Amino acid sequence: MERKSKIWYLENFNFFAELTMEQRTFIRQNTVMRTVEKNDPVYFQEDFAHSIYFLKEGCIKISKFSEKGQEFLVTLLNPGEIFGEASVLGNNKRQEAAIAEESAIFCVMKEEKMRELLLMVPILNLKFSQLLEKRLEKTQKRLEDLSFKSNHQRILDFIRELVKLSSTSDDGEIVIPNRLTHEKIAQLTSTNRQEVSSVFNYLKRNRVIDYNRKSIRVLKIRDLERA
Amino acid sequence: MERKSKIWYLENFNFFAELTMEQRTFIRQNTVMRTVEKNDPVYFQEDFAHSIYFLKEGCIKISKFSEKGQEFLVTLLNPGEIFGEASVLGNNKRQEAAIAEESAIFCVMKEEKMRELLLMVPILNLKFSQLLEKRLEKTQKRLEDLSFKSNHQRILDFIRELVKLSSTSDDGEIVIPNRLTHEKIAQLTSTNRQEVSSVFNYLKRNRVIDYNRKSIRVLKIRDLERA
DNA sequence: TCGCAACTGTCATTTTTCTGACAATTATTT
DNA sequence: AAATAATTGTCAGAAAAATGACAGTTGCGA
Repeated sequence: MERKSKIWYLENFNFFAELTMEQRTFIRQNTVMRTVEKNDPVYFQEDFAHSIYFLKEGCIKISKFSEKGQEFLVTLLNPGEIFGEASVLGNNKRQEAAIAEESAIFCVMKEEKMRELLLMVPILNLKFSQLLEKRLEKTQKRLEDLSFKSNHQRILDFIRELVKLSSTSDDGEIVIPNRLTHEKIAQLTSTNRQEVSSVFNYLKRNRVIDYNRKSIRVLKIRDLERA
Repeated sequence: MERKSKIWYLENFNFFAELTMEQRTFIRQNTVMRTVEKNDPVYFQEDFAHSIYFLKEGCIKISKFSEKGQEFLVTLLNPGEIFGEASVLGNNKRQEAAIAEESAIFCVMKEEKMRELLLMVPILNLKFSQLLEKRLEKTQKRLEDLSFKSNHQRILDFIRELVKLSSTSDDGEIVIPNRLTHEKIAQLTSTNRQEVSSVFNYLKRNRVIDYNRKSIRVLKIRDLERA
């Protein structure tokens, strides 16, 4: 993983775009940078919630565990994303766990400092609300899909989404690197690994995609879109 | 339905508590009151989104419709609740429909006025974020439950929640009036009316509850809690 | 009060989803 | 390079959920 300074990361964090020098200084003075190795926890469920986090590099997994110990994978976060924001809004216990899916670099800010900043910069507060609204919509969509679509369909949708997010050109062959395991895809779609496997092979048989453990190659994007 | 003045409603709206006179005046000057009859729409999916709404009396249903016309019941809103807030955050098309489940009274504010207000009163903006966070948590919970719990269990949970929300005393007999139909409960728990019916009868057979079409009577609250 | 529409109870059937098993393949560690 | 661990492919059986049918009940408006 590339190593850069805290300043560099903060300057390039989209959430903090368009702030004054003074505001940037406030942020610099009130954040610390931290790194975690793969599988290290950032926080656990039920922990006291003191801080908000800005992910710079790597991948953080947000999960909730039921009483029976079953894991619900909420999301996998990528650089530029924010987590632990509930603390800023008066939630003093973590409702979920944050664990490094891959080794990661992030900045940490105390919740009261973040609140101070939001009250100081109203436009940032609005941006913060926007962020929450986006998450709400995404969660809402997932809930609807779970209600109305079959396992098979949700897995197909997931693959489509993967392709949409990682392809630049519109046609020709698209290769998606760094594939998630079937197990992870199953968790993200609320299905099971066997069915994920079966959908992948269904697409392979129909020559819509080809894949190995490292990547997915989309052969016929049109066919995938209406599969 | 009791009829009161716009001022009366606004003064008693929790979201607007603790504002200055000046701010209250701003709100008064930038809201209009509206009433709708049962089954009237406030807005439809895909409509342009101009306004935010503050529900005063009655009940508003928030639903999303799939391409196939299937309805997903997001929530039933009660007095004191806010809806259509996505418009304030730059969403210019409604992602969902708002329809009067019962005849209702609400106040309407233009989205740009609401944004103006939020920028003017930072503490209100924070409250707004809090509201979104609460909804996110609720939706998240529903998603988890759908992933991990059986239909039977979710229906039981729903009944428990009903009881919890409408009972003041902790023991003795509790009566819950204005029962939802089995169909509505099925929609809210992502199950089907037959199974709702079956759970109700299961509880009735075990003398945990008794019910008719108007109310539910909880006979053994303890048994319900660990049913 | 009658009749209709909405709601409820129940069952049988079909469809979907879950689960365990096990072999085969690939990646990682020693 | 061998051993070990993780991942994938496939299947069969079990469990859960969805659906359609239909009779019975209740509430409401004409």
